[in-house]
Amino acid sequence: MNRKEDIILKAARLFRKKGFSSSSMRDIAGSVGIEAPSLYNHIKSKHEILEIILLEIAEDFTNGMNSICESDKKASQLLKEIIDLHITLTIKKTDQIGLLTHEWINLTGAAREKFLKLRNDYELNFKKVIEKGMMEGEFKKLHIDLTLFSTLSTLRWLYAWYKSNQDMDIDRLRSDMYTLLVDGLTQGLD
Amino acid sequence: MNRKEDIILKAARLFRKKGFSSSSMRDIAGSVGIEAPSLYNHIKSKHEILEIILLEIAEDFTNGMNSICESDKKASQLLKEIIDLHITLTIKKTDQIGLLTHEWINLTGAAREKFLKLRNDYELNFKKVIEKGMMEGEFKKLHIDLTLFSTLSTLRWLYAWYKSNQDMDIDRLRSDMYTLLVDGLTQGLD
DNA sequence: GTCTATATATTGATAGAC
DNA sequence: GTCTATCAATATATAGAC
Repeated sequence: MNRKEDIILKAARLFRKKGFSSSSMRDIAGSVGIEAPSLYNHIKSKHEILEIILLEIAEDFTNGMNSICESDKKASQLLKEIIDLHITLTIKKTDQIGLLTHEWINLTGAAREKFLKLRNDYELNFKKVIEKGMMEGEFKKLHIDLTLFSTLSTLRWLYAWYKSNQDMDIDRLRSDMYTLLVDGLTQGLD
Repeated sequence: MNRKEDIILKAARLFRKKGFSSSSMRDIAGSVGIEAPSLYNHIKSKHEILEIILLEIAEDFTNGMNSICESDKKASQLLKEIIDLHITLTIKKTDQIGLLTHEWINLTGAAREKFLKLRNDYELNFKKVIEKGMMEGEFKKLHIDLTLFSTLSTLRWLYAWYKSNQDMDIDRLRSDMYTLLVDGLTQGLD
């Protein structure tokens, strides 16, 4: 790992813990083990660090979602694969995901637009899966946006839960998430 | 509404939109319609504003939860009443609730401790309801903390959804939330 | 209770020596 | 590539006139 990657990683941890605006360049430099001005040999600005972190993880989600949507499996299976995607990325990039939900408000200009477009595309694809399940009679017919929002909330907050439960068996986690997020939609249908 | 209440309200909206650290005293004063130094005739500091907002809404939740837990209804009914509590407070105090999940990281000292104790007590009471449901055979036996976390995630993010869907019929909202959060736990039991 | 003027600290970022 | 020294902007907060 080179210095730039280390800066990005240490900054992500700091941003998650104290927030982007409350973390100073001196804080970041300190946790890397150098002085603040030295950071500028590797990155252009504090905002650029946030942009790199958020766009990378947003693209991870978009790429994963696109792979899933290529197939024509039934909706409950697609939903399970989306859950798997969130679990996998949560484990691999816990700090970065912790910034996804809130720190994007600190993005400006083109980076902000790009991030919001990636997020919106992701949500649209997710929505299509839920609509498909409801249309084909596999899911209960609920308010689509509310169902999307409810499912996404749990998946997005998985990182917070995972932080303090890193010892949990991943297969058990996956299985329980299926029950919580899929069975509620599929079981008890008339 | 007196000036102090107005300051708190305008600050809550600003903090939700831009974050606590990115909102300056000048910003707050501007949205109230006065100059920054005039704020200090009504509040002690910027941190005090955040403390007032967060402790008030945290106590709203604690009081509501305590009322619910006094009765000895079955767990699914208690869970529905907790959902009602979240819906009611979300509608009444959308901005303040938007700060609950993240901006508490800006609290320090005694206020931070008090807030975290209120939040922890709330979660413990919530957990007891879920445990009760699982013990009495009404809920599926899943990982208790994961179930708590999943349910709370949806309830905590309701405010974000509500912001852009204020026209939705509240009875429909309530009914769909029951289906999403309660039926998944109760239906399909062997 | 509100204002203008200002104190003091901290911020992101740059210049230039090594 | 890292450092020390420093700049310009902005932050929270206070003093004191009205």
